[in-house]
Amino acid sequence: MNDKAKFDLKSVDSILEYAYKLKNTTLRKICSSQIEEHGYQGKGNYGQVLEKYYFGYKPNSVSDPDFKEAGIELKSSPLKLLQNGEYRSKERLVLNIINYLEVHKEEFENSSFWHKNAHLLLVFYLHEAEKDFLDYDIKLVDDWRYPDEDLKIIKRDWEAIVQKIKNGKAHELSEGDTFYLGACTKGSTAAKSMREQPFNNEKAKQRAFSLKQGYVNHIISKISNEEKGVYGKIFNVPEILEFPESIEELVEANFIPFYGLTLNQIEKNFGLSLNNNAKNYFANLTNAILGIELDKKIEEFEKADIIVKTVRLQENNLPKENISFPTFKYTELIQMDWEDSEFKNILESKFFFVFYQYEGDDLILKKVLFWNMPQSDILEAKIVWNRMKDTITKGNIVKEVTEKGIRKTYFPKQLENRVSHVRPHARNASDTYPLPVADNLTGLTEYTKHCFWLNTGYIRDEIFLK
DNA sequence: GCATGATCATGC
DNA sequence: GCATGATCATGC
Repeated sequence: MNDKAKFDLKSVDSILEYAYKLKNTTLRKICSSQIEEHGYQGKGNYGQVLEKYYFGYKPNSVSDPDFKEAGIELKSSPLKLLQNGEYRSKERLVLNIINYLEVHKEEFENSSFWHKNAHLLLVFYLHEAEKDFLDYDIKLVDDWRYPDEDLKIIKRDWEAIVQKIKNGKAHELSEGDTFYLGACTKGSTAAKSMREQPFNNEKAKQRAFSLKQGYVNHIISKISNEEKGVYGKIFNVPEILEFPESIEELVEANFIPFYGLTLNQIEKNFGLSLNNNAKNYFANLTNAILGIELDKKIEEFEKADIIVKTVRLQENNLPKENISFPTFKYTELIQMDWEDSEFKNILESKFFFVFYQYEGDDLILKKVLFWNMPQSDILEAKIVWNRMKDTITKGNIVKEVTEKGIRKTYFPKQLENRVSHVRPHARNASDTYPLPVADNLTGLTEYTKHCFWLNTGYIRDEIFLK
């Protein structure tokens, strides 16, 4: 079959019409004859097979979109299925590699990023671990252009990334630097994937522009028309984004008038009388200050994968509590590499901290700030993660059991690391996950759920006081 | 007093 | 039933 006869390379509509036929089928079903004809050997990834055997084109030069004449770039990406039956993106969407040596000469509008990725043709398939990728079900196919309000933020993200390169800090780039468009690592961590940067002799990890997982989720809900009215926007007037301040400053400006006020005073200001014991009490206050309806999620934060943490400081500036993250499964942790671990993913996120501080019995709003962890501190947290993986792999878990039945563990302690430690996070001691290796001392084959925590001292010194 | 371990409470 | 934010209990 002549590949070129399948669709008109110059026509977006024709390409789309052909692409839509992928929906509700699999690569194996829809292009088995081509795969056989080409003698497919099980090599290549999803995107490569899709390009070569379904669309039947040879890759263009790397700087042009895949369908050059139509100006549209093909991207395939995995979905995961939630417990509630909804689909979410399994990961970030990786776009073109950042060429450190060239990108600093570009403006956004004529940039290689925008030239290649302004118009995307997206193919979302359901990733199922037990299946060959040829058998993944294709769930969603559509094209994507960025709405103006998103594009304004993406342009700022692009500029922030490029500015960091201009400042000679390509080696300090982090996904947490930006909102929708990130600079994610790409390729191995080995020395061979280190790249030169133009304004510093230090080599930097190879990185690519990418759409944050949260932004991809937004795309998915848009193209599947499943967006429900659960989101409220901070920036209801897109014009505000023309202002010279950063997004961070624009968000922070909402909170500054309330610095120094007690919880009650802030509530009163908005005519609210909230339940102080409600689990979402602080989230409600944040929404009120940002002008968002109380029961809604903050659209911009969701799209940017921002982790919001409220911290209550004692009068000596030390947080009352450490900060917890979701529990990990022991069996999964030992199979992971640091590079694709959930903990690293979390630490590379952008955080929004809301600090309250006790003055006597009153809690007052102290300050808010966006923050992401410096690379050097992420490497310190990596030590904790590695130690955790090591103790579980060896079944070296319980050190002793006290008279009252409390188990002392070999897990990484707060005093052993400046950044992070591991502590229980469970309903009670019998709320457990299975262990891959039975504990040497007790023979236990499951253990109380634990998670990684950020140390209070670290929060005070490196986040609040910085 | 603080680090470590254990558990509670809310909301979906 | 479970995730998550919050808090309590133990022991040095």
